[in-house]
Amino acid sequence: MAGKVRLVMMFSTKGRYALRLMLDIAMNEGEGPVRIKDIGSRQGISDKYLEQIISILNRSGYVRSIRGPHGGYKLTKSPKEYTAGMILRVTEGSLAPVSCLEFEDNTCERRDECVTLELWKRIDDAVSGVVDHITLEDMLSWKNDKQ
Amino acid sequence: MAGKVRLVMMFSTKGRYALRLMLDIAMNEGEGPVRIKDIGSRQGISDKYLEQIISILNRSGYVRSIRGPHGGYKLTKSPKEYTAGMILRVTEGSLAPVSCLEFEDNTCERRDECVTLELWKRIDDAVSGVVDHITLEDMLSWKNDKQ
DNA sequence: CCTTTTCCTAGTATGTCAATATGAATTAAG
DNA sequence: CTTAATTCATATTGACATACTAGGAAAAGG
Repeated sequence: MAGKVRLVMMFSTKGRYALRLMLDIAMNEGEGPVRIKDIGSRQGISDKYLEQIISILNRSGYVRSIRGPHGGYKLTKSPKEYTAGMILRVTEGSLAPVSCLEFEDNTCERRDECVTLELWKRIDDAVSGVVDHITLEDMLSWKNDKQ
Repeated sequence: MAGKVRLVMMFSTKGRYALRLMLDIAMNEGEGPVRIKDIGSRQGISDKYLEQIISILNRSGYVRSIRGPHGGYKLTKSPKEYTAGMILRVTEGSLAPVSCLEFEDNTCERRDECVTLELWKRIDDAVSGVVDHITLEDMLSWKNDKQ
């Protein structure tokens, strides 16, 4: 599965699949909820794995589930109300480039003298600046531009 | 070793230690080469692990080694000639947030229809914009600002 | 030589990732 | 009320990477 030259990847499949999954629902809902099975086959991702990922989105209130036959998932908001950052953060856990930027992590005793911390902060800000200003709607429009 | 809440960390110890190591040499050379042993004790990092990391920097020509007694390492350039990106890239391998942005990776058959690719590109550009414009000298000046 | 350093390679414990597997709970349709 | 289709929950697994540790070889100064 892993590519030949596996390097540092900032985002795991969880976050990447979560984005594709949300975009897939956005594009395919309308007549009713979207089934995991259909998302999986359209996106070429294992259904069972998608189930685990969408359960995170479900618990976070980003999608609403309907069980039973003709069930599936619907977005709870319109695509322009989701940023990429929201989706990535809830699935990946955090986007911080190093752990000392995590929520109140003051465990590092070198924190005060740490020169590199400023660098990590700037990287973190740069990434946040991108993902927090791009919505699912934006991404859908990129799709349309291609066609 | 791993913190209690281990989350997605963009940078591994290799890249982070490499930066601290380069900064340490920059601050302590002058009278002569800087020994791994001293860097390790100042930075609180295993000497043996540092050896492996500095060998990457050595092979890349970023430091020059002097063997034998009174040996150690010296920078080959002045601190302002190294960007954080140079150090991180050579040790981490790549800073791309997803593998499809790697050097000529066209293996993904969904590349053309991939909506999320544009997002990864923008993140990549944002990160590069930071790390490629911050030099070791900049980081040293942050250090001085603190004191 | 002897000591101090870098250099090289191999091994290892741990954890994470990316699934797979199994089945329970819920609900619509007949 | 049964059946089928869906989501929901949890456990397990193989592969791989990370972050070291270990042992010694090579070079060089005194």
